[in-house]
Amino acid sequence: MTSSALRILVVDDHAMIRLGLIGALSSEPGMEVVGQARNGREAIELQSKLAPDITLMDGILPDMHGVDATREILAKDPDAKIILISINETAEDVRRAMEAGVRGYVPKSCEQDIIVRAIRSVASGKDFLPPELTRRLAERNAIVGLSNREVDVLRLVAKGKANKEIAAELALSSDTVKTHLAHLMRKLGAADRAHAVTLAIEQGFLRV
Amino acid sequence: MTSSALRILVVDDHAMIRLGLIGALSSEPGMEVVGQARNGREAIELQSKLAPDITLMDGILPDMHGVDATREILAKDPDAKIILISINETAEDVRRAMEAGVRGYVPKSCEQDIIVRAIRSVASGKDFLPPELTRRLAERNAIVGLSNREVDVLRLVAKGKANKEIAAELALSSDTVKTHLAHLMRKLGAADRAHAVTLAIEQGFLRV
DNA sequence: GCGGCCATCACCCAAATGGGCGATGCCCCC
DNA sequence: GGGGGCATCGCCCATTTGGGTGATGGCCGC
Repeated sequence: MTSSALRILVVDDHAMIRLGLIGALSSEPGMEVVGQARNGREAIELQSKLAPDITLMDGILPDMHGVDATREILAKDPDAKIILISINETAEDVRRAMEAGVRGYVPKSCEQDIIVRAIRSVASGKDFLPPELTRRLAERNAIVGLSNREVDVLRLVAKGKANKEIAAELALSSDTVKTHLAHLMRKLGAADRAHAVTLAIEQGFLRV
Repeated sequence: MTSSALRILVVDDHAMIRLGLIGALSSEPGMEVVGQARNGREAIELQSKLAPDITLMDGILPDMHGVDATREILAKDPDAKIILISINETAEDVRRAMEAGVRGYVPKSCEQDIIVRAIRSVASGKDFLPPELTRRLAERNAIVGLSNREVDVLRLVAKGKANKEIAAELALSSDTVKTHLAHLMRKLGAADRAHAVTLAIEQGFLRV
């Protein structure tokens, strides 16, 4: 199996990044880009059509989030090896990606050789996370960790809803909403709801 | 002057994008990438050292914003022709870039030929803005337009400051802060300060 | 089975928020 | 010179927010 080249699918909506990736990998022996997708739907199609050894997936696609595309692909093909290439490096994003079943996580800012190493690593069955990310992930998870309900509330806060409205929308008492809000603000270290929104967006709890 | 190739400086912290750009331009006759910078400082240095015909500048650099790097470069060399390549396509970002003196604005999501066209256009002295951007710019500017003071207030609101604190920090009465806040919320169509933060980040008034 | 976290609700209360209305002065544009 | 936007400040007042404390029940892990 080591005799044939690694067949790679590249998923990114930015033509330039696809070009850059292909360029970076073309000079690498034993790697071959067999397909390109520019959105989640194409990625899912090509994944099952081509059955690549490795899929390089952008975090943000026009039609869906890279993490969601990953989930769909893995639902059909649990052995797919997907490496997420993301601009976003917040602990929360990494956590979500790992949870979705990504085998590797590479920041977009990295040099080519990191990607190549990630591909080799994942192809050989080992997960690949840059050490700083693993560290930060551990730190972050120790510090924060919003519960599902807290994120629900936060999302509506970001939309400008008052506690009463949030209560109605989530079918809760507004006292409960207040409790969740108090908890999540304490966790985030936010002074008020506006600050909570800023911090949540910064740290990846809310999609911008 | 049309006989010699266009000398191009590429500024981006992402190795992959630099590669992609170089790849895209290398196949183009009459264009030559003469330098690469991976941050604002390098860009400013290389700009004065190389005096390229065109500079392709990323919007977000590790040490400074691409728009600020543009300002510094144009302060030294007002004839520099800078094309901003940005992920961010909010009207406000485009507005700020144009204000800084950028000659072209290209979204990162575009295809290669757009960049090539932008380069040719700017090299020949014509500004280059994708038509949809121009349109949206006009729309947006007609609808919103926060004043400087309003943005000042909003920035502090995003940091979780209370009106009283904002008043102290900006040396205002807190009644004035409230007025600014009321105005900017009305302009943004925000229900409360938290919503204002969300909308402002979405629309590019606040840097995330 | 005990401790811990989550989710739910409740009550109290001081403080902050947001809306409305009015006012002044400045500056720019037509 | 009048209209419009900006920036500044003031006051009133209903509503909301946020902090504290306490309580119940469920679920998980050790």
